[in-house]
Amino acid sequence: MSAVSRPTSTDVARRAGVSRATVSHVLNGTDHPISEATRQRVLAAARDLHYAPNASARALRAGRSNIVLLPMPRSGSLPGQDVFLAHLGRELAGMGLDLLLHGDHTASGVEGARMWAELRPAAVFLDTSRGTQPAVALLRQAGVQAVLLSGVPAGPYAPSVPIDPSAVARVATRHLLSQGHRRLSCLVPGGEWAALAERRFEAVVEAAQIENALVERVDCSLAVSSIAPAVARWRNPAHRPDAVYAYNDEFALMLIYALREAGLDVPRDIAVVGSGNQPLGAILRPTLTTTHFLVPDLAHAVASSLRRLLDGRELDPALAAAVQPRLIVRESA
Amino acid sequence: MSAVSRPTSTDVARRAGVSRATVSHVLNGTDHPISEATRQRVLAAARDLHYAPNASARALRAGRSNIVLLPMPRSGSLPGQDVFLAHLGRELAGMGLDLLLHGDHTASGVEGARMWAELRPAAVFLDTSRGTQPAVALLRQAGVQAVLLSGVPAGPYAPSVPIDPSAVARVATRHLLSQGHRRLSCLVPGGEWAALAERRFEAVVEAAQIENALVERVDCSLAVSSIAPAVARWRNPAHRPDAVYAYNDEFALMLIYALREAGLDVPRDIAVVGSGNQPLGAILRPTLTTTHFLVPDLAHAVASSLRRLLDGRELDPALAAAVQPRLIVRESA
DNA sequence: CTGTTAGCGCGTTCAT
DNA sequence: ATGAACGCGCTAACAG
Repeated sequence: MSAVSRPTSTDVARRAGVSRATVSHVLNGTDHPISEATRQRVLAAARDLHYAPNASARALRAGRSNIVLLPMPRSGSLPGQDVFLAHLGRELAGMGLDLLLHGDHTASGVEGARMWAELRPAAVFLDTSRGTQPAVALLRQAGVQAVLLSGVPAGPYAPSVPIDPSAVARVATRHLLSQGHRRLSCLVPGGEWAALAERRFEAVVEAAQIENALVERVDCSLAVSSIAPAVARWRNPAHRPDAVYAYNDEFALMLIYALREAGLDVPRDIAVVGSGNQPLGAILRPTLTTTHFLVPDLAHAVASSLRRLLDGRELDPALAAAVQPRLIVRESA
Repeated sequence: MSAVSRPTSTDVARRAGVSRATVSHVLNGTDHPISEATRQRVLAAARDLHYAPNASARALRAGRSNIVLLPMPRSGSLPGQDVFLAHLGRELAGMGLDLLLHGDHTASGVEGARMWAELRPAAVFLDTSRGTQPAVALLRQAGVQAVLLSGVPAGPYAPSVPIDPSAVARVATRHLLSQGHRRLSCLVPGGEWAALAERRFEAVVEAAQIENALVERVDCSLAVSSIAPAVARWRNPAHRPDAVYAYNDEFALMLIYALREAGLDVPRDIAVVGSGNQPLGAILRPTLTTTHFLVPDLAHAVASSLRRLLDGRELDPALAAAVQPRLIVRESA
């Protein structure tokens, strides 16, 4: 009734009175003809023993597993990345692929690639910064069928998902410019936000230059006191920007709150745009104009692209749209 | 220079002029005595070829992989779960373990266990609801060394992390009671929040009963209009609760906003508590009293516990503290 | 047609 | 320091 240990195909074969080869044929539904009676006996034996084929043995034989490897980012994660992971895992599951989160400590470039190669994953999805050319080459040589890069600039040596976390800032800025605003300001939080904040600030400056708009930089943190000096300055109309890009929705809501406390009205005195489409932004008044990525769409497009790469096809065309940030115009700008 | 295909230990052996056995000894640092000269030749050969041992072959031989399998929840995830995943992955990485997110579609109980068993993971961390006794038994039989359950009630047949996502509601309610509030109200959002909201509501009712406090139930959604009737009713002091548990911080901030619009002051007229410790809660005035889990601590304790189970030890004692929700008292209650 | 034999894939480990 | 066998599933070739 109960096997002493993990049952193997040998156990199933013995119990069904057939050879291991027959067990394999039945369980994998190959085209090899097997009599219905035998089929049923094998199936019954497998069920009785709670047989589960050994994925390692299968992967060893096949030369590859059905694992999608995702080396985790070394430092703090990007906004929405956690949600992305959960979505990606679910999407891949529907395609018979498992998502392996590989939190590597040491690794970068080739160093990391060697570690990732050990798992002989079917596919690897990694950031452009670590997917250097030699790293990609090593993965390919190790038999990884699909190497998909994430981020810009995209290397020419591997397909990539050209997603740019600072693109939301560009779209937000364009919106502000289209509304006629020319005196802009940009919140640039430090600390855990510093890296992304710098990039978004640069994106704002770049977009503003096209219209010869100037951008005031406001370094800050997630505390009202950090933006108090700026807000105080802005009480004087002569020193006041037309609009502020607030880095993200949390900072935007904080800013709106601080402005109101200072007697300034949003959007009449100052327009404000955030990023991330946080639920609260749609609720508190003035409701928040924001830019964001459609994370579920993105996860779907990435999963689909990985599947297609494994099938020898090209990226999912839907990817192009999925990496575009969306603008949601509400009351604040 | 470049191998045609993924190099194996045979390739390394050939290049170094030794046997595969020697390669294995050198690369794994066994106690087997190897001359330094040979050691260096093997190491050099491995490096030159970019050799990465095949994890499948190793796992096959060893009978187990170094994978920690985490079957993903089918439906919408719990708050903070995404963050938990990212943390857990990083923690496990530091212990030489890989986190495999298995998004199973079909599976529950034994059905799922068979799928999970295929990977011969070193450990499985899964929700109590799916970690039924037969499922756990099957995993054990498949050679899984550590099966850790998550959630309450904890089965006696496997170690578990007794975390209860509704515990934050209990702690919040106790705080309100300790402040002398006896007429309570509880927001119960439907839709994607319904499942957890019901449990938190029950937790509030239970905690309130101890002090013979009554709890008004306010069904709602994440829109001001959904709580408008309740807020309107509360303008009459005779119908007004002393305090509200708002399900989470988003709902709490929305409620505070709606109350202010209605001319009610928080906390003077009504106290409000949320859950989740969202950054904005500490910023907007009145600042928000909240209850939450220390997710990073939890991830650390879980990872550490898994490691210990694999080493044949008991759970990390720190787990007990990590599953306790924390109360952060601010201005709103 | 139906089922079996044999050997591969790759790293580890015991006995020589 | 090495030959040989092992762990487990898959599949090409082969025998009734």
